[in-house]
Amino acid sequence: MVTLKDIANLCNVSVATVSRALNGQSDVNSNTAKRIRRLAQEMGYYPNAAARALKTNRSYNIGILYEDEIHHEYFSLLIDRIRTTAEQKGYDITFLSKSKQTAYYEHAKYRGLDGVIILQATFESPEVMQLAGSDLPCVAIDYQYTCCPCVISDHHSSIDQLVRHAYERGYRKIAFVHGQPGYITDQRVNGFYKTCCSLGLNVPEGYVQAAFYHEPQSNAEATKRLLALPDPPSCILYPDDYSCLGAFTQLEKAGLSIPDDIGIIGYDGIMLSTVIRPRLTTYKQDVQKKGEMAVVLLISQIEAPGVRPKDECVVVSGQLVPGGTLRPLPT
Amino acid sequence: MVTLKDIANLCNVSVATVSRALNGQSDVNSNTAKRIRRLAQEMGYYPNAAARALKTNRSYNIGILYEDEIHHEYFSLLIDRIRTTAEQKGYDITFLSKSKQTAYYEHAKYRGLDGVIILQATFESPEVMQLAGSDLPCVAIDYQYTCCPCVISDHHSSIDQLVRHAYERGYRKIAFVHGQPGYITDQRVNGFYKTCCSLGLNVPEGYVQAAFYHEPQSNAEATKRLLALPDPPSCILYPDDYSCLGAFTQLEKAGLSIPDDIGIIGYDGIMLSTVIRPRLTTYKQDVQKKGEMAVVLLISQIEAPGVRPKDECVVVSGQLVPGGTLRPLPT
DNA sequence: AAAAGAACTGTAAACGTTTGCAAGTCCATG
DNA sequence: CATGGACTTGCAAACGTTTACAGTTCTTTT
Repeated sequence: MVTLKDIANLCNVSVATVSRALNGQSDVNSNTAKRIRRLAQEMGYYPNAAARALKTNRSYNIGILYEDEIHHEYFSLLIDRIRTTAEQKGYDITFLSKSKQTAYYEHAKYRGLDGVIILQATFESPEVMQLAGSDLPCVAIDYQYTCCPCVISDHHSSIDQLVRHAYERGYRKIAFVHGQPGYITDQRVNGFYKTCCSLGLNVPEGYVQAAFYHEPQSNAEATKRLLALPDPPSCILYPDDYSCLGAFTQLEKAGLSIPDDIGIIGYDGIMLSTVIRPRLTTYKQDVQKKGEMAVVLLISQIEAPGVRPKDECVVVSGQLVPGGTLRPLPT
Repeated sequence: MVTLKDIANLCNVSVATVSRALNGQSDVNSNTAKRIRRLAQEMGYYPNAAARALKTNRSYNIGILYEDEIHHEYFSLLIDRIRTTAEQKGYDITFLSKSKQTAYYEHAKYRGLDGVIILQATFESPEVMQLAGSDLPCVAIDYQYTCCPCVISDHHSSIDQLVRHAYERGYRKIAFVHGQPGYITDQRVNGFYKTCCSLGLNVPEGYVQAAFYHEPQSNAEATKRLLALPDPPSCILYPDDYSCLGAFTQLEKAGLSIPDDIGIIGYDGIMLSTVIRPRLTTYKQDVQKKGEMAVVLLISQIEAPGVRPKDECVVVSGQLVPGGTLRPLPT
């Protein structure tokens, strides 16, 4: 391994000078600097992250908290985006885990992480709250803490748009199947009721059904329950695109045709929604932006602590993607 | 931050003793050790990974090389499994990237990674080969280097099983759509020809078509080309489950019904294959095992260098999953 | 009772950086 | 020609560990 010392010896300068030259400090003669940099290059020098971190208390490494083992394309995309954005800014990504012995916070401290993005977790659990409320810079995605900034989707408005979209296309009996309770679900359910109300739509008992995210089976069952109602809906919103697969099979079994007998609406706008037939009407989240914003928010906290308010909340809007699972606009 | 020194002061012992006690070394009085450990616990001590890595040259951190931005459930699952297995063994996972400035190898060295799992990459590119051939412990997944161990699926035998499975169900005109060229594809195509040959099946010109992995569109086009042949196939194997979605729409457009007019076969056995109707006949890879083996192979290299041969190759078998996209066995 | 070993603990160097401080050289200013 | 500043460089300490070596005490062996 080539160290600063080796370069210093060959250049007949001190380690300090080499360090300064390689870090682009201005207070070193430009010729010397050039010579040092050239030699470093030739010798195949690269710094030692551990030594640097030890000395500076900065690791240029950020953690991702991701608890579940659900394999949602949305999360893959998000992680990927976070990774590439972070890399561009000179940071690496390490997964943050909670082993039996160490809590998240300790683990992050142990690794010397500069900050953590809380991507997917039981947000209200003690370990996660400890982390979010700690001195470590954090950013939450799709959950709102008072103690750290967050990036959230426009859950409220997106549902509003979807419901109105269905309404314009003549659907009046609109039902909503939601995922497991939590911040996101609450937002969406609220949005649903509010919009129905403002459109003068009645939401009969049983029109709001519980299922799980990313699980066609439970959504198929919710669909079954909806169809068994005395006055079944003519349009159903689902928690995500993938879950619509359960709806498709269930509706087919019931002999209902999409979109004439019943309209269905997904959420997320993952690739799947564009390749199934009919193409799914859905709401495409701007995953790219969410990932980028999370990184930006985190790094700005890391590099300029105190500049941003702890409760800053960036709302990232998505876009309604019309598909073939709703009737076209009446002419 | 609590350091060894702090504990040493409070316990009236030297830093060395504290270090030994906390590392469970035997040569420290058990009472002293107990006292030290208790106090360390109370004070909320956790070691400093950077300092430790600097001194020992071990980071307990392994890298994952993952170039593409394709979001395949298979890769999510694999990464997840690698992560959990590694964590169990006390290692963390960091993504390895290649920025403009540093190659993979340098990046890995810079971060002091103990080893790297090459998950998805342009295996033959100079940067990746440099890494694989270096002093750094590496394990490749689904590619065979001579310079580092690997974990691969039974691509050859799986295709054999699938073709025979179709054959038994009366299909005789079997075609194969494959993904982009490379190690995996080569293995599978070889397997296909070999099995057809041994079954006495003719493989007419055009029965082997090129498409891309995880891309319904190109697979739809390949399907179209197959159907336009003078003697079109009665059964088609696709590169993966997801790509079959393209086949479904294309076949529907052509007015062919599955599985009576035409049989189709996927690959991977991701969740999708179980929720589409008809349920897909496919080959389920043992992702769990692949992930685990990769970690095991890597860690054994890290912890006992030279014990395993550099060209060790673990083949992980999957399992054929019969579905409804092939006719049942003739009675 | 002396010698030898076992058990325990401390000293100090080392890992590769960064950085505050001081010192040196050189040039322009007065 | 003395003074002061700009520019460049080196010295040395520090970051938090681990570990070889040596020293001390205590027990066992002869």
